[in-house]
Amino acid sequence: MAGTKERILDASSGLFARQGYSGTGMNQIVAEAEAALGSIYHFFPGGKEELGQEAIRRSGAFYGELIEAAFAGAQDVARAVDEFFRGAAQHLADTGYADACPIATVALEVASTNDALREATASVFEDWITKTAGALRDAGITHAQARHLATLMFCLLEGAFLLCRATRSTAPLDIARAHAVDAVASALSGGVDAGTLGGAAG
Amino acid sequence: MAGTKERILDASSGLFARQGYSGTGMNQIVAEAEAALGSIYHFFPGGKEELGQEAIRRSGAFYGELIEAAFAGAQDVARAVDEFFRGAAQHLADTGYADACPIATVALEVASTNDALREATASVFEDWITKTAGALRDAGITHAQARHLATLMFCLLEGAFLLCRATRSTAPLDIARAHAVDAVASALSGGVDAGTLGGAAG
DNA sequence: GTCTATATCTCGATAGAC
DNA sequence: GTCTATCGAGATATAGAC
Repeated sequence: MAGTKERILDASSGLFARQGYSGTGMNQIVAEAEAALGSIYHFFPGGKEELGQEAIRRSGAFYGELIEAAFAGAQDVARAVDEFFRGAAQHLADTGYADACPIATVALEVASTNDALREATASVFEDWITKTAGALRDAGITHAQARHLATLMFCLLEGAFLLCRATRSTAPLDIARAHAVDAVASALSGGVDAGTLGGAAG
Repeated sequence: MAGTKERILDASSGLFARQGYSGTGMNQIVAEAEAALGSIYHFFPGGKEELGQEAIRRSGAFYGELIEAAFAGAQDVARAVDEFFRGAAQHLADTGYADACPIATVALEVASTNDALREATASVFEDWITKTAGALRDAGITHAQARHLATLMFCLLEGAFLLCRATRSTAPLDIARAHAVDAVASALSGGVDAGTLGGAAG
């Protein structure tokens, strides 16, 4: 059986992801975690903000492992990216367009209202990008280009998540996937990736 | 002088964009709008939800005009996309990473909690994509590819907005811009856009 | 460590004078 | 159409028994 602190963190992470930080109450968290209200303040003396920070970190670590696992078991990184996006789309549809990015909603909510939480979300995004860039480097892509491609991949993924959840369609994710896969594939083939051109039209 | 209803809508749109729907209270709205609490319920009998719907529609229409203006005054669409992304990055930095997409935060908050508001955000995204696709078609890109490219552009823009606001850097937006511009440019040059390949690696 | 009761505050919303 | 007073519910947080 899981400990009370873990149940609280699991419930918090899920509720924050689906309803946001402001939209989730402490009473709702303890109800879903099957814990007492006092237990939250026992484990998280800093209250909701401390719980929010830990939930963001936990969600970030969990999703970061997903990212690493996606690249660890794949023969080539382009295929890994393809399957990662396909899996995300499948999971999104399976959960009624509820489960996409575990921290995106909170990240936007707190970006201009709570700097401690904002920094927590920034650290998670940096970690995901660093992990992804590492996998791309392992596949032979240069350091700068790998970081570039990893950032591009999360722009595509996060933007597609937003459009998919709002419109209740996986079409944006399909489009984002194709573009992400192609960008990685063309970097692997040695060609200059379009993204490195910078202000091509300016 | 602006009417009370307009002041309430303007204040609501700005606060919802920066703090989210749940994070913004009616008292805060009337304070910023310099109106009386009763005036909100006079103009919006449906309460916060009706106000939220109208604020989303208003923000969507305003940003939609920005999109149309970006394409209307440009010689070529690739350059228009380039300047649009550059302008968004400049505005983001100028506002201390507060003003990005006017409805993204609310869209994620309500995607799984309030279907009426979710549909309002979906309509806005559809409108933006339709307007953008229209401009791309006017430049000679086929109907299907234009819709495809427009969706890609908003995946890139929205994802970059999220990463930029969280990390307080315009780097993701610069990367997203380069890829958006390149995708449009390669579609214009007649080549098959990478995005149309679908599951290239699958 | 867990639980309940409760304090304090703010929320969305309403009533009714003006 | 505007304003104030206020309602009931829910918010976060605390106290203290067990």
